[in-house]
Amino acid sequence: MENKQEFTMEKVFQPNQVESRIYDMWEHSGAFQPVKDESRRPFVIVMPPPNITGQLHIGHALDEMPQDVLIRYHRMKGDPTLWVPGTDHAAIATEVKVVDALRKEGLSKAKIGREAFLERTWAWKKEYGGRIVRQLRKLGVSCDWTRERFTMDEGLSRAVRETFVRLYEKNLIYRGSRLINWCPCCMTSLSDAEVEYESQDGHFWHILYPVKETGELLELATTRPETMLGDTAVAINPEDPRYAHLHGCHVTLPLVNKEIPIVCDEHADMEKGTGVVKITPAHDPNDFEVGKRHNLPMVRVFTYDGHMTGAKEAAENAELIASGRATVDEPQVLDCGKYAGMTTAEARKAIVEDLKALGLLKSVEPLNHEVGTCYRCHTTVEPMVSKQWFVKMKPLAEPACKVVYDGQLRFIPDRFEKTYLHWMENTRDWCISRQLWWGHRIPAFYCDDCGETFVTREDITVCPKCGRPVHQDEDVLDTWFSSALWPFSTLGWPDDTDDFKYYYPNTVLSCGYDIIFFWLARMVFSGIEQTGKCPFDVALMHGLVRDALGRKMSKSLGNGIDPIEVIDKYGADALRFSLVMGVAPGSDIRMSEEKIESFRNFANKIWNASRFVLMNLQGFEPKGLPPVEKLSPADKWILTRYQEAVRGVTENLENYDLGLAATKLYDFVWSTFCDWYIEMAKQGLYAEEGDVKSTTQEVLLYVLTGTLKLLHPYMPFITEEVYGYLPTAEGMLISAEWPVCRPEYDFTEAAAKMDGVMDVIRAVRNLRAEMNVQPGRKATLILKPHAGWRDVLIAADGYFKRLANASAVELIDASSANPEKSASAVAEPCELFIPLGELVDVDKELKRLAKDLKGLEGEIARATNMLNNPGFVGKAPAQLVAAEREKLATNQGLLEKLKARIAEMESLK
RNA sequence: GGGGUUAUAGCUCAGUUGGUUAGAGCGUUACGUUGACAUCGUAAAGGUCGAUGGUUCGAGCCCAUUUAACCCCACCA
Repeated sequence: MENKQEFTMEKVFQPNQVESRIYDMWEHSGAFQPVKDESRRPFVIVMPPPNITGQLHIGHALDEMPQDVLIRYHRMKGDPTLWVPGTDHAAIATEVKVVDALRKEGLSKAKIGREAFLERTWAWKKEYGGRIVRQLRKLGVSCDWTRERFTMDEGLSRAVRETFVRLYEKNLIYRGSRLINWCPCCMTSLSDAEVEYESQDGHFWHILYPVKETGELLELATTRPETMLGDTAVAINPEDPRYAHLHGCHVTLPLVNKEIPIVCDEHADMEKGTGVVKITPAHDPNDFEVGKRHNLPMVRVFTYDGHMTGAKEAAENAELIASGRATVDEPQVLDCGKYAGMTTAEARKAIVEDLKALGLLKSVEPLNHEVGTCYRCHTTVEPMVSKQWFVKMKPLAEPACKVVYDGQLRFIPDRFEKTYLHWMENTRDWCISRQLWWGHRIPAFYCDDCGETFVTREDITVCPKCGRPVHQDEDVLDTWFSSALWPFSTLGWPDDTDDFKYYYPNTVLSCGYDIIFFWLARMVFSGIEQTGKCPFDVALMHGLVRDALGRKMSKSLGNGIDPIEVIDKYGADALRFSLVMGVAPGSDIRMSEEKIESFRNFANKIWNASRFVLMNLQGFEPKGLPPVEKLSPADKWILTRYQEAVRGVTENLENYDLGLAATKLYDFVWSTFCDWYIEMAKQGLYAEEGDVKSTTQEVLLYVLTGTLKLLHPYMPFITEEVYGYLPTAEGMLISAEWPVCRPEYDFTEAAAKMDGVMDVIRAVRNLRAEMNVQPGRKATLILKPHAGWRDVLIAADGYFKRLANASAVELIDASSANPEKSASAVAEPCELFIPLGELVDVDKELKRLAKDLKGLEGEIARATNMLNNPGFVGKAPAQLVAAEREKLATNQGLLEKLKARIAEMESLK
């Protein structure tokens, strides 16, 4: 029975054999659910909801890591801790997938209709939406799955509707024909944030428009000649002397042979090109503004699927306008005649050819320019005038800026404040309607008869005004409209639920800097507007995962690292640690399998150190840390270093320096605990007196237990597994208390003495290696202690034997002669000698001593310079000066000793 | 056009408010199966901290200029 540990802990940690078991244990125990305590402020995070279309990729893993570390830390600290998980319906992304599936069956949206389409999409969601949620569990995320939400859940949909209605009632949502970004492939409008600009090689076409009044040819340039059919003016700058004579004149639009005015507008830049610009209000954002200023007609020439408009579209448009149902801002639609039905690319080619034939194409120059593309499919977006719903941003942006100015919302790292503010201060109205079916349908109803618009909390079927039937707006909302409400919609808002009251506002929001505009910014203004409170205190940003060469991971490059594969191979803990250790907040990280492998090795190191401790705890009954007087120098040293680690790691976690804390832990476990303390502890463990042994056992157990706790937020699986083997384990580690320090076990001075002993050990090892002493060969070690160190060295006898491979340790007086035929070195506590008989190579030894001498002299020179500098002595902190003085004195003493030793060796030559 | 980030060992990166002769992992070299771990151990080599100037008693860290790479934003027709 006592042998449980020895027989069950395997020699190598096998993560895949324990991870799912441990995860199930946690989840079923309810450990992920918060324990409410009204007297304490809870620690709350909502998880950025992954898309239901998603497969877990390494970016998700990075996304979850800081959150899980913080959540686990706060949970252990005793805070009521809530992490809300969920998924996003991802309007466009999901709809595209389902449309693709339909196409493979020879079906289409239009063929099956809205209702059947939605049914299919829900079925699709049911089948695939859970996939990513299951995959997330493999990472070890400790979120409260009982509170899992989906953006299209009934409650969240109600939150969306409530928000829409409130904003509409406050006149912060409006509908209108405005210039928007249109994706001809996804067949929907996009918000500004959804357009990604790509640098493309194009052309600058110089075209001539004949002036009606003077007969001259007016030269202008454009990158998009196909839009010229929709030109309704040509603009010149009012100040431009070159064209002063053309004020009030007209040009004949080539190909269309339509007369359009020359207008004066500051948009026309005299410095650029010829200073003449064609104006296409329906297909260019600038021109749209110019058109409004000059009351120009808008002429649309593109269809919504990227072709030139023809007779059919023009007729429909004419009918709409004639019916009186069109609003005043409805653009006209042109029948493009011979160009009708061409794609815009074909039309460009044809139009250029025709202009050339007419002699109206003056020249073509190559041009590299930024072209807007759809962030989902990367099709070139077409600016179009279209009737859409918009959120008025200015009134919402102001308070969202203020919370940052006031420090209510803090960004980590703080440079993202600038990014955020710049966007928030300049953002234009948000186009929120999407020509899709999958999503929250816009709760606007139009009367078929009187044309009135109603925006309502409950669906209506008849017009409240005239009693005639109404029809609902066909469009759905931007998917980000619902995720903007995530911090409170997940907690039950708009109802004033207990969860909402207690857990809102959240504490931290953690996400990648790439979705600051899409999501974070919109949560902030939505939260403030709907709840009156900034939705979280801290925005913790992380970067992107890149491959070993710094490239983005992508399917096409095939350079992705599949987290599931990596977890199976190396364990979730290794993956987790590789995503945080040494990573500065907000910076991109390069990921490689080798890196993960090195952390698998770290996990194994933890495993084996634990195994060693447990093997030596057979039949041992722990009673807690022994009284101070029983502790060995090594015990005091490790307890001191351990408590430093506790303080350091805790402070780092409080400051969100997760990468720093992880580095500290790595060093503490490997270098401090394993490399030094365990080796030193062997002496105590193999001691005859039971008291010495049990003291060592207590210290090992105490430090191991605390270390497992410190590591747990980063490496939850292995630490939980090991914890289960501890004789002192109570319950699960996930619910254990965060370690606290006990000042009576801080031994600064004793630890410093131990550092001295370690220096001597290092010096001996170095000596032996340099002198090529066989590692297996033990040698006598002769020490000549410096003042104050004698007792320390005597007490360290066993450490020298064990760690410096000494067969015997002799201490000699300062006045004694140095041992003959020996290799030697000086350290702070003593001079040390290893008699090697005839093996000593005097030349080699001298070379080595010379190297030591050089180092020591360099250090002395540095300190001397500093201390001779009146500025330093006068202005630096007294403590620092004193420390420097002491160090200098010590080193000068060492220098003397070393010089004497060198002289001695010289004489042997 | 505006803003930002990065530049530290062969490679990938730490370095928390300016204070010892700047660290780690991987890689390299030489040894090594000493009662947890070869997914390991010991030791070593390797850096004028991008450049220049400044502030300071003191700068990898602060300031200015500069070079290079990357990123974001922006209606340059």
